[in-house]
Amino acid sequence: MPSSEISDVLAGRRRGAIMQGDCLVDGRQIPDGTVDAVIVDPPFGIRYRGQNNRQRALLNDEQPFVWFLPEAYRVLRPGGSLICFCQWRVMEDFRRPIQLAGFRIMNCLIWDKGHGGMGHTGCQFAPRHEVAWFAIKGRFRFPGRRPADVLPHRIVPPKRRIHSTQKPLSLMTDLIDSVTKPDELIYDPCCGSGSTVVAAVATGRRAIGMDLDAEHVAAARHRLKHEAANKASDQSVE
Amino acid sequence: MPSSEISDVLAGRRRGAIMQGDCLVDGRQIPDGTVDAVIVDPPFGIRYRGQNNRQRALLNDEQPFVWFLPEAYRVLRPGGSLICFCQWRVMEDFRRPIQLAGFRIMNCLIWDKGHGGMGHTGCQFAPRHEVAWFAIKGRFRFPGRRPADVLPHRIVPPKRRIHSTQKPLSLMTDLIDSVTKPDELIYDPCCGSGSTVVAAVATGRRAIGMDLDAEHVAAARHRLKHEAANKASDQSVE
DNA sequence: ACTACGGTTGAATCCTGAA
DNA sequence: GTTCAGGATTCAACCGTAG
Repeated sequence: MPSSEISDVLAGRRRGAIMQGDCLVDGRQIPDGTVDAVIVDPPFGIRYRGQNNRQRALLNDEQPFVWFLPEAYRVLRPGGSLICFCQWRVMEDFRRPIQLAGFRIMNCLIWDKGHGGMGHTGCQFAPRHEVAWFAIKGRFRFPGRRPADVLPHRIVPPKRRIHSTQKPLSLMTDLIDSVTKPDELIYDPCCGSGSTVVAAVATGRRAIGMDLDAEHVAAARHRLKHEAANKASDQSVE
Repeated sequence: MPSSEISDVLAGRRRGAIMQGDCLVDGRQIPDGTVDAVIVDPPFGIRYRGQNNRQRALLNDEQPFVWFLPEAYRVLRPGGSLICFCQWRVMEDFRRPIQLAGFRIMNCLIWDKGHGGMGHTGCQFAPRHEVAWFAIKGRFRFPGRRPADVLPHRIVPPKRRIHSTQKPLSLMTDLIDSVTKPDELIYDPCCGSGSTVVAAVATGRRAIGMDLDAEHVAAARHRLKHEAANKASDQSVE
């Protein structure tokens, strides 16, 4: 049974939709070549349980979740692009699958969070960045100015966070502005807190988000409803 | 025939030495466990010939040059560390060899150059960073404060550059301050323009540099002679 | 408008004990 | 044996509040 919200976004009658579902199954509702950018923060396969293991583990986080990639390639139009967040320990687990799905990898993007985290405090540099693969299907062109591959953006303050790995809106709007034009369609098959969809709607794009976790979907839908009108309010580091 | 300059640095009679030679052969002059940090920017195997292919190719740059790693491990003391510059396209070619040589990889460091370079201007984010593996032998501890894994430092302006892949002194002094104490010994088996040795001497460490390329060695020795006394003069981005 | 101070936090990691 | 859940540890940078 196709979701009418997804049909509405595809037809342009609606800006954003977030649905609970399995992107490998329910994502088939999205026709071939209709999406302009896939922007996703998939489970890294590190069994992350939040700071001090306070939250339950993410779903699908037992192994690097790469299986959405062929579907991402299918729904993208030629000239479309993929941004796939990663972590330095597992980035290689994603590189080959991205290529095998048909993409051409163009960049390793760096999200600079501005200050460090935990880890082995005595013998490890404080982790202050995350990485994202930028890959393209066919002949891609930036719609505007050429962006740089380091993106400085502050993390979301914990109290305003509804998800343990939530990306800041300013980071997402920055990326969305760089790779898409207004009214274009963005798809996030593992949308978590919904930052991609919220940022896409806030910048005048259309977006579809999907996630296995019903709780996260509920929170993301609430967020979309209330933050969609507001512009991204996070501050860039620069 | 052992170099007397290297003996002098090992004995503490001299602060820095740069010699022309093959680190796989001439590096054997350095005894086991005498070095506190190996800091190196090896040939990446990308047949780099400078911007616009203006310079001749680097020596040993036909394949990622990983063969110095067992020697690096041998000369390091337990608790010593390795910083090996890399590039995102080939970083995986270095990760396994670093581990196979006996090191434990602790970080992927990001050098943020502050502004972008060239590349495919229409479909690739402007490259603004380089990466470096940080790895340790045995039980390493930072001698001072815990540093972060993103290092913002401006590139050397092309006109002040004597080598096509020259690293800024401020970046090198930052790294050297983070992982070594004054008077400790640093070894760079592919020293190129000699930034590592110059920065080490400028921060009160001792250093040995080696390089195959006689022209680069001559330039680096000149640089060591004239810049050694001066402190690092480059500006950090922050 | 500042500075000073104390509490909070981080896609972390190690360890223990239960299932 | 194995896997999973929870507690302890860590420290530089951030936040909020007080002065």
